[in-house]
Amino acid sequence: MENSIPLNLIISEDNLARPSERKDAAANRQAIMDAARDLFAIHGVAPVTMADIAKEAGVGKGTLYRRFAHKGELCLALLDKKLQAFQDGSLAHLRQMTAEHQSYMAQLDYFLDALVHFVTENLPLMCEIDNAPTPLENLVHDVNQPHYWQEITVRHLLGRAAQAGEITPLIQNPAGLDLEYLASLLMAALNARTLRLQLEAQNYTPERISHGLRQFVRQLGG
Amino acid sequence: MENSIPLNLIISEDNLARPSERKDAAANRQAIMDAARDLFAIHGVAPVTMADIAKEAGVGKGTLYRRFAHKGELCLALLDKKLQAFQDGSLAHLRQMTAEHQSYMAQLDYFLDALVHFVTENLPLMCEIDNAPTPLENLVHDVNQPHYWQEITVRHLLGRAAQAGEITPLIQNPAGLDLEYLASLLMAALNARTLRLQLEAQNYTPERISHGLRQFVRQLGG
DNA sequence: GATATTAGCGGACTAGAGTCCACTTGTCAA
DNA sequence: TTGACAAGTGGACTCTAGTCCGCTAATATC
Repeated sequence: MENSIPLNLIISEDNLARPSERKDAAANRQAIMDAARDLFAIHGVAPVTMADIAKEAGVGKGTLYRRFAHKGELCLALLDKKLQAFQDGSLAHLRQMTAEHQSYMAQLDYFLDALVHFVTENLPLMCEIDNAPTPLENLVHDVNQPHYWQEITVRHLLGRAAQAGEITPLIQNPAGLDLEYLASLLMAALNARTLRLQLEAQNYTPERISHGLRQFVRQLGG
Repeated sequence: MENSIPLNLIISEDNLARPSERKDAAANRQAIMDAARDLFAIHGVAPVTMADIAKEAGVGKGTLYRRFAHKGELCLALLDKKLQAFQDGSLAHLRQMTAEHQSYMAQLDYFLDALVHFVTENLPLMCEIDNAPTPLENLVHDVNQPHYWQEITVRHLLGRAAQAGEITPLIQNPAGLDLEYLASLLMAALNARTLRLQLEAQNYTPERISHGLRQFVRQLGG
């Protein structure tokens, strides 16, 4: 059976049909993103206010908020290319592993490691995306949210692993694993806030986190 | 070997030496907490502002903030008695289980279940405590934070389980478990925000969460 | 009871998020 | 080209969190 993860789950800001954005609007969008990137580079993400960004970009607050509903959305846009590249890269790698007949649990192992490092490397932006006043359901159901395809991918891999007999799901055995919940649990472990706590307050290294998490997942295979 | 969790890890607001609080100050503290409880009961936690609470309590904002640095602290105070009771109850239960020679993993199983239900039952307040602009290290190191004793307890149980040979720690075996990290992971799974997402956006029941998490932990003994 | 000390008080104030709306300007069809 | 009209703009405005500080009054001492 073939791995059926579609190639482009993300409908990125760039790919997304933005049917009619006027030239001036597009220019402002770019100016805003440039300004934000600059200010973030100088001062870090958290202390920069939306007003700062508007001022630096030379636009009014109204314009800023017309483009980006809040700081989280702006951060998501800034991360869009990287996120897209990460998704393409990791999905390609997973397909490659499937082609080489590597186990789905091995694929999960790879994906979790990649995810730990990606989130770690983009912690401040990812935290901001996380803190955004997103209506909650969006986080889980909005295709633009990184959370979305990541959880789907984890779910998918767990499902395949179960089909392949690498793990025992609940459906087959009352003592088996609840794969949906398991995916949700892994996403909680990879959440930017969680990772920030572990990295900054508990002084774990990304390697330790990745290793600990995967060690843990490895127990599931028995 | 005896279970050595101290009886009173929490230094609760009530127990905490508040050496010199004037009569009027104490009365105001009570008035504020009563007002908050009332308003939360009517409108829910999130939509009530600090100004609302001050007004309802008949005090100025300065007074409110003198007592409670932010909404999270106020919510923590409101939950203090329940939290204390929960802690006392669950630690007593764990001691009882130890006395009956039940395994430490069974104790962990019990504790996780109790925690899922406690957090679920107090979700709005717990979320508010969570969202508070706590300087991050505090969350992990401040004895007043629920997080603190909960993680310590989980850590303790895992440590005992390892000593008792119920699980294999990293120290004994390079393929073993990183118990510190594991405790941190379980806390992430029991985090109010995580639980809210699962309960409200993904429509899991508390029972499913508890079952899924414990099933998962059970694999570790495997 | 008078006085000194100092915790406590409350509301004006600052700062950031996000909204609104009167005005401007690109775009497109004629 | 031109005119109509939707899209876009900017900054004043509102709302909330949280701070500050001059005034008030409880308590401790004599």
